[in-house]
Amino acid sequence: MARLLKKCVIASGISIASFYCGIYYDKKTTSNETLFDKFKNLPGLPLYGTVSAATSFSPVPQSMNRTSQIMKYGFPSLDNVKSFSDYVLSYDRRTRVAHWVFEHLTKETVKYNDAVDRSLCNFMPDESIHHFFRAENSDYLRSGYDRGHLAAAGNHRCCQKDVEQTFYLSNMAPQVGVGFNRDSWNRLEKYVRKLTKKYINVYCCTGPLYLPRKEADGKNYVKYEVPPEAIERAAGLLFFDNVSRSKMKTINGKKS
DNA sequence: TTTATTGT
Repeated sequence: MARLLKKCVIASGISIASFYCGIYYDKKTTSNETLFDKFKNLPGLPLYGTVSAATSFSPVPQSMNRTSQIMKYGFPSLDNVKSFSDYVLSYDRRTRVAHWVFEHLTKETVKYNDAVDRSLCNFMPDESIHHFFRAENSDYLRSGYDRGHLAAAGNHRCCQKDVEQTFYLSNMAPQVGVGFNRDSWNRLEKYVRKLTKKYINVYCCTGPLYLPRKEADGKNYVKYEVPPEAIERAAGLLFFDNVSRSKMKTINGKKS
């Protein structure tokens, strides 16, 4: 992680940190009321604003259960939350880059499917976002930066629709290509997928950090081995806020 | 068993 961040900071001024925030598995069955249930009836929270509302004629959008699974342990923040078929995103209009994306990975969901063809996917603007704030392909063209996935395409290869939905530009951040997005970051993504061999449930939250950060002594710092709280403070987000820290450490789905 | 750009 250290090198990834540093490279990105130096090269682009934007550091992208996969704040892989934890693996949590609750052995009990799902409680009747999830956090999602509490939010779903609140006005003005566009949980289904992107795709499902337009594609489903069911009174209950099909992605509802999936969204509640992904967000089972809480939202890091609630700014412009958008739900896709297999990941959830909070969008930052000022930067045209997400605040965070949230994924729930299991051995089954990351399973490689030969029938899925990534080369058929196109990077596409997210039309659900007002044109003032929408990232366009022209923003990236000849910029020198890759359109780097936050929710990785390789995490959503179970069906074509899911992988296609990772190609919205709302799921991209400008990333240095050679050495970072195509190398170290790619290795990190593979590592996260590999965690599903060891843990039943892997919750992955990814987003950009804009570093370095000025600390109390007035100097700018980029630090790497840091506790989760440092990421929360730098990102302005809270991870698994409704889960006690001790429970998160001791209860997980580690496979024997 | 992946991640991408550019130019056509």
